[in-house]
Amino acid sequence: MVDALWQPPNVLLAVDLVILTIRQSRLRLLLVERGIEPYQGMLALPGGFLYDEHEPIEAAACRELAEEAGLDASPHLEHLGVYGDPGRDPRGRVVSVAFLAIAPWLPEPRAGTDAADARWWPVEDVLTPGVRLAFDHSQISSDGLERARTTLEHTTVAAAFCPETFTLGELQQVYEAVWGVRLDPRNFYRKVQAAHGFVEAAGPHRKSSSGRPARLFRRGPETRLHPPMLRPTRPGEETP
Amino acid sequence: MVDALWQPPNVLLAVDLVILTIRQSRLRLLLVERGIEPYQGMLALPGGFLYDEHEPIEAAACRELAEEAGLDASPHLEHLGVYGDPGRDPRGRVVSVAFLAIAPWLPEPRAGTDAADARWWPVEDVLTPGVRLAFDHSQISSDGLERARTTLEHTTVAAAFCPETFTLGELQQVYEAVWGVRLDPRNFYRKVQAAHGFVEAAGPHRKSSSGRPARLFRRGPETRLHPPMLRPTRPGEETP
DNA sequence: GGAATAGTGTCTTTGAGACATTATATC
DNA sequence: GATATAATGTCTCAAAGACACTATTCC
Repeated sequence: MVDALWQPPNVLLAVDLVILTIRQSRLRLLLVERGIEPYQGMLALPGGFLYDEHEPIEAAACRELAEEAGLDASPHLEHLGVYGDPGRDPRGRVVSVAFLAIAPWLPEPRAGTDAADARWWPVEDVLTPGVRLAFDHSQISSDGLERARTTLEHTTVAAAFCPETFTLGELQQVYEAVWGVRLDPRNFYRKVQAAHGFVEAAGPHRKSSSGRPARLFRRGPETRLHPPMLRPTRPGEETP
Repeated sequence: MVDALWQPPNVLLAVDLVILTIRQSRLRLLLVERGIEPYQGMLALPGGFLYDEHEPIEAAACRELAEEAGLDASPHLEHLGVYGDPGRDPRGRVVSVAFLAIAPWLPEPRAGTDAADARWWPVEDVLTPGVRLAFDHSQISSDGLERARTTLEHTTVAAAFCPETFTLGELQQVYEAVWGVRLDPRNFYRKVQAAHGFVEAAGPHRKSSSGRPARLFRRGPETRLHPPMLRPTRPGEETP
């Protein structure tokens, strides 16, 4: 299989980012409209090639996060997977490392270098069988969404969707938006309190509209949840 | 950041395999002794470069599995992560895609092209702070072991460590070897039976040494476990 | 019979889900 | 007052862990 003349092939390395946030109680995904070929005019994930031979992969992801989402302080950046099928990019053999970013309120994205336009899309509008994204980005986005859903079960990143201080009702909206379900506020309240180090009290109270004012909380010291916050209908994952 | 003359850098793509099996009730990892520079003479994970520009990454992993472990029928091959820090390989910018393979009894590995020797090492002998592997393979191996531990909780791959038919005692040894704990046979028995589609009865009975003969089972149709088989001391993951 | 392993049953605790009830704000 | 949301409590069920007990083999 290997002889003295054989040389391993070169590939191009790219990073793609699944960046999720919540606006108007809906889970939203950042997509750019591609300004250049290939797939010009189609929606795609923010991303790009490694800048040079010495740039770490995570650094490239942070750079793209800043360039295309205008987000400097990297919030939560999680390795998602590798997408390297030959033929996924007509420019040659491009292997993409995908990352998942979860962020609270974000500024309106500005169009990046290769992007004609960048917008927050509700995931239910864009991750449906009818909508096609550039490259294999529909697959990457679906994988990122699924990863976010399980990450919310076992880690405290849900609070990363929220501002500095938040109410448990707001935190519940995060879970409801990402999981796409309705939760019982009473059980949710109890479970969050039972999870050690998830949230801690902050300031007295506060409230916007009607109803009793809610306590304010901030992120706790823990990063993993004990016990986990499991999604409902867990056993129904089968497809009989 | 990008001008008309800029070109993305080329990188070399490699695959590395964390291949686990169980022999003599101990969890073992396949390591090769490197026959060429860099890191000549040190222990390393099986792996190698992409063969050509058109080889899919998973195909390269299967090829290395066959070449270096002598294993043709790919058992369970799971994407583990990407390791691409600049400087991890003195030959240049090498980005490695790591896979986790879990296999039942395997033939004695034969030395591969770049490998002077290949052996099954007990993980507790080789994944300790005192032992150094080539490249960042200690890190990759640790990540693979941790992945295997959580995979056993939620999927039925533990049966992939076992031969065609097996007893629940043998299956329990798999869990004990991978998790590094002792389990209660009675509770284990009940939980495996309760997990729908994990195992199904096969043949009448059988037994080797002393004691009552055990029933034989084979792998069931399910691939995910409902409910999961959670490790003990789960809440003790904290380090206070 | 003794030792060893296989298989079954029982009890207790813990956490999840359903849902009643009280508390505090706006209108 | 009505209404809406916040916070707490109660009940039931499912699953995990501890462990007693019976069953079947080899010695």
